[in-house]
Amino acid sequence: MTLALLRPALPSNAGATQQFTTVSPPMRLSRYFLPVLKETPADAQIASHRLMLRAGMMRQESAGIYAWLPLGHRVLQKISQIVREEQDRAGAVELLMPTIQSADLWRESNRYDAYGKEMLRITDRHDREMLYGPTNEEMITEIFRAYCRSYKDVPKLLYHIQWKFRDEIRPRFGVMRGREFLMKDTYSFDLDEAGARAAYNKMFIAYLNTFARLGLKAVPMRADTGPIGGDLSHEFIILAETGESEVFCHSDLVEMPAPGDVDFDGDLQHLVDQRTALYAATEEMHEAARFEAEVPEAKRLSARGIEVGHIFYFGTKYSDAMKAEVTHPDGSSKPVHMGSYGIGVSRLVGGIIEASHDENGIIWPESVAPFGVGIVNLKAGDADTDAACDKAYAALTAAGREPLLDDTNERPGGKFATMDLIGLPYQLVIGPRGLKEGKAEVKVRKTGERHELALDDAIARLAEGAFSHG
RNA sequence: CGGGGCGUGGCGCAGUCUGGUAGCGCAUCUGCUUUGGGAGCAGAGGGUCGUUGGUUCGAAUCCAGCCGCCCCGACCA
Repeated sequence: MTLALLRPALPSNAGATQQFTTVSPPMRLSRYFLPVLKETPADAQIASHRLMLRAGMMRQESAGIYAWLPLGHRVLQKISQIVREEQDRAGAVELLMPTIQSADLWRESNRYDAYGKEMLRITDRHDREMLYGPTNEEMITEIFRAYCRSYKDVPKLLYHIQWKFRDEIRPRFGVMRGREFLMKDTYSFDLDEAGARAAYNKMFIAYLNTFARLGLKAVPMRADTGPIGGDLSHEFIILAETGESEVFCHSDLVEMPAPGDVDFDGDLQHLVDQRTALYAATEEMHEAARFEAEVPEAKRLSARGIEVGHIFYFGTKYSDAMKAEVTHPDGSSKPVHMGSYGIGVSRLVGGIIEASHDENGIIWPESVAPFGVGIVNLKAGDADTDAACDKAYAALTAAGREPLLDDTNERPGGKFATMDLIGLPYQLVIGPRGLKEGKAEVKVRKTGERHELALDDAIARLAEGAFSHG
C-alpha cells in the first residue's frame, strides 16, 4: 500500500511538486483565521508577547497556558520540523512519550517527592497518583531498560517532541516562560562516559546547525553540571535585549558559522573544541577574572540572553536508581551512561521574535515564516487585479513558496499594516495602478526595500527566491 | 509564596476619592461617499460594572470574603 493512496485528493492548484507531507498549505486570507489586534494588549510586557497577541498567533487561556491560533501554529510546526530534521540527521530516532505519567515511575528515581510544587499532580478515577510530565528521564529510562540488556544494544539516541507542564510560580513573557510548553528532548544511552561524550558531541553540533537554520545566532555556554561535575553541560543562548539572564562571551563566538554538513559518525571533538575554546558563560558560571584574562577588551561581550537549548551528561543518575543496566563484553552488568538534550520549541517562537522584529511587527527568518510570501490585492473585486493575484498565487504555490493571499476588502493601508505585523519575508503588492503598466511591487520585509517589476518578473523572482539574502 | 496593582460591551480606557441607576475611542452591523500605507459622514446593536455577602431608601462607587490576571522578588527550559 502506498501512503499516497491514503492522502485526500489535493486541490489542483496545490502543484505537481507536492511532497509527502504538507506542513503548510497556501492560504487565502478571506478563508483564514487571523484575528489581528490593532491595539496593544495591556498585559503584554515584552515585544514577542505583544506581537504574538497582535498578530493573532496565540491566545492566553490561563496563566502561562496558550492556545496556538493558526498563524502561530504554523510557525510552531516549522520550527518543530527543522528541529526534527536536524535530530534525524545527527542519528537520533524519534518516538513519542505520553504527557501523563505515573507517580510510581518517579518514586523509582526518588524525584516524586523531590520535585515539589512545580509538578502538576493528578489523581485518576481509581485514586491512582498521576502527574503531567515536567520532563521524561524516568520514562525513557523505563523504556530503555525494558528492552535493552546487552552492550550490543547501545549506543541509542532517542528523542521526542512533546508538551510538558511545569507549574511555575510566576509564568510570564508569553510563551517564553509559560507553564505548558513544547520541548524536543533527546536522551542518549551509552556503555561508558566516552560513549556518552560522543553522543554529547553529536547533539552539540546538531544544535548549532538547528539554531543556524532557525535564523538564530546561538552561543553555547558552559553550564553548571551540579553534582556530576565535568565539562559536559552547555546552554545554548541567543542574544536579545529582553533576555532573562546576563551572559558574557568572546564576541567571535557570536559570528562563528555553523558546522553544516558533517559526518556524525566521525569524530566531532575538534568541532566542539573550536566552539568551547573561547570564553562564554552565563551569570551563574561567570568568573570576571578569567573573562578579563582570557578575552581581549575589544572582544568582551556582555549582553542579555535567552536560553533555547540545554545539553547535559548526567552519567548513571537514573540508570543506577532505576536499574537500567547492560551486560558488558566481560560479562559484568553496569548501569548505562545517559545524557539529555533539550530544545524549547515553543519558547523559540518567542525567542526568534525577540531577536527579529521592528516597530511595525515581526520579521520572520525565511525558514520559519508561517507563509513565504504575502500577496496583497489592493483592490479585491477588480477583475484584472483579482486575476493577476490568482496567477501569482498559483505560481508561487506551485513553486513551494506557500503564499498568503490577502483577497479581503480591507483598505490598502490596513493590508500593508497587517502584512508588516505578521512579518512574512516578502510582500507582492498588486494593484490596478501598477497593473496598467503590467507592474507589481515586491517589498522585502527585513530591509524595507521595494522593487517595482513587471508582474511576471516579480513572480518568477519570488518563485526562485531571488530576493533572499540570508 | 512575600510585596504592589488591576478586573467596567470584543480590545484599550474614563467614571470609584465625594453613592443617585454607565460613558469615550477602536472594533462590529446598515447606508452613502471613498480606495496605493490602519478613510469620512449618518445611523444601529452590544455591558447582571469578576464573584459572593454586607452597609444604605439607593452601590460600578463604601466594607468584607473569594476568584482571576498583571508587575517586582525568590524559582525556572
